[in-house]
Amino acid sequence: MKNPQVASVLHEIADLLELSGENPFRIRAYRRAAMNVEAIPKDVAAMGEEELFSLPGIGKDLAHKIRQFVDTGRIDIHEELQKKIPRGLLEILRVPGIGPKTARLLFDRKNVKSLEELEALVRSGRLAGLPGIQAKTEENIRKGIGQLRKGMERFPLGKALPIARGIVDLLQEAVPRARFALAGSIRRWKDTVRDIDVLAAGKKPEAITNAFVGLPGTREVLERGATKSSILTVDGIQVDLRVVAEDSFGAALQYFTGSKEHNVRLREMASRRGLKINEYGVFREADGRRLGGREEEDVYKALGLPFVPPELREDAGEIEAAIEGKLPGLVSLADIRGDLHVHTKWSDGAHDLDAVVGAARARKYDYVAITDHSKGLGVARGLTEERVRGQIAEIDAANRKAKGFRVLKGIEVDIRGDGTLDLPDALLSELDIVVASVHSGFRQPGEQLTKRLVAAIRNPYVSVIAHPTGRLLGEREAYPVDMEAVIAEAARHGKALEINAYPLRLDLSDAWARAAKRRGIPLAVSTDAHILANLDFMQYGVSIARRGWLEPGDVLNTLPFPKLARRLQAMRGKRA
DNA sequence: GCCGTTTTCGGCCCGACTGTTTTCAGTCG
Repeated sequence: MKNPQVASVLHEIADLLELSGENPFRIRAYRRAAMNVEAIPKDVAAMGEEELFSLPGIGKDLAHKIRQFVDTGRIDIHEELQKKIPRGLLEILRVPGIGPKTARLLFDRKNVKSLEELEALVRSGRLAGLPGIQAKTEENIRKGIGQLRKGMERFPLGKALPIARGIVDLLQEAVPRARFALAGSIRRWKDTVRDIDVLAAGKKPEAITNAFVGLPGTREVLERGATKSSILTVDGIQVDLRVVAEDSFGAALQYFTGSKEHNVRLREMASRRGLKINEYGVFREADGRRLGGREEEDVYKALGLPFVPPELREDAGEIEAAIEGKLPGLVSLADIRGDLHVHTKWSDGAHDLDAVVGAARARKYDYVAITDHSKGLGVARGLTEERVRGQIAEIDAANRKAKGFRVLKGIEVDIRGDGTLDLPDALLSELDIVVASVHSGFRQPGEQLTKRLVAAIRNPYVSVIAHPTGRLLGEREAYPVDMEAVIAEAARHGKALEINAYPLRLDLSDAWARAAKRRGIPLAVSTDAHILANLDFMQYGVSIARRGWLEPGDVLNTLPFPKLARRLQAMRGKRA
């Protein structure tokens, strides 16, 4: 898959053009092309110029350039620009508060060619005095460098969302009559977020702003205006607040939920129809008359579109689908009938079977699959054959007394370094569900990892591949496994892939989940819970499913128990 | 550089805040 490399060189060309003071629309064309290349699941290296040309935002010229990059590893204009502009300026562009104009100014006037040189200049206090740069700006640049050095952190949704909800609760308490909502990437349930966006509307905007900048846990107030303020929390997360009038709440919510790309598309559509959309409402261009904006639906309605769920707003085909009336009926938390990946005390879980069953029933589930680790995972007290049989007996007993609820006998069997499974087929055949996963040998070459997963899928008793790519957000990249091959193999054998709902995993990702759906593969949305509270991670798994365009029919654990049992049975014995 | 339900040329989304200005440029989302 060459897409990330292609996208990154296109982005770099855009940066370099910006530093050259080029036509902003030409720059935007490169950025849009880069984002489109990133978003499509198909490998651009396998596409001819014709097919590339058919992609949105990619014309004849860019199709040719992409082709050149795939074939030769270089693009002419990229080389030329690099000759003119030192690479270090790209780094300087990453400093918050420094844009292309400032970067260029620093280069032209002070010959700054790297972040180090900029830092030295700031330390010596010789920046102030340049046109448009005084003490304040110099200080902001100093801070910006610090921020960049610290790493422009993205936070896992699982960390940001609880903080965000806490902030909204505090604000609501402080100004009870105002209306608050989360917006931005958190509302779209993106797996990681850079900041927290809060929208507010009320009769006393000043009271809202005051409450906001006075929130406990504020490290610094970054910005404070009549309608827009920003703080940095002690957790290091930036929180942006926008305050609007009550009758603009819907338009503002739409606007600040984004994504930026989604909104740009909508506003382009609007202008073609003689309308203008901004955070205050929908307006008729001709006479400035306001057509709506109190509710979010007003915005879509004005364009003749159905409401688009926030999770889909990425300009990844949702606008076309909305126009054609083909938006998916997304799966929701209420559709989930059970959890198919849960641990108990038998291995490294914290609770015994009864407690897990009680917690699953409390969440109105119809079933839960007990999937403890197998013996290969010694650190997790993985189950030997003998102990699996002991657990089977315990589950049989539990099912005899449970009314209207089923406990599935399962295992999370380890896929060993050579692709064999950690327990014999004869034993696996006695279980209701077999979840297979990789817990070792992450450093193996991609080919070997792919082979292991493919071998596991081919085992007749394996039902689901758990956390298929092994990523840990902010800690570990996905292993270099060929997911397209894994998806193809799962499709061939009718096996399911997991969307692991554990907030640091969220694995499969939304993009891979969508690719799997396209191949007709069932997805299991599972929490991998080790303590009871983890069962509530299901909301994160469902959000990935929704961002992957999944409908209830695509998700294995929306099935009622009898159908699920039949489905799991049908997966067996499909040897190639 | 892309694109067309007013266009194959002439547009291309829109507004807030900061810091430096005296009316605005730069940056950001």
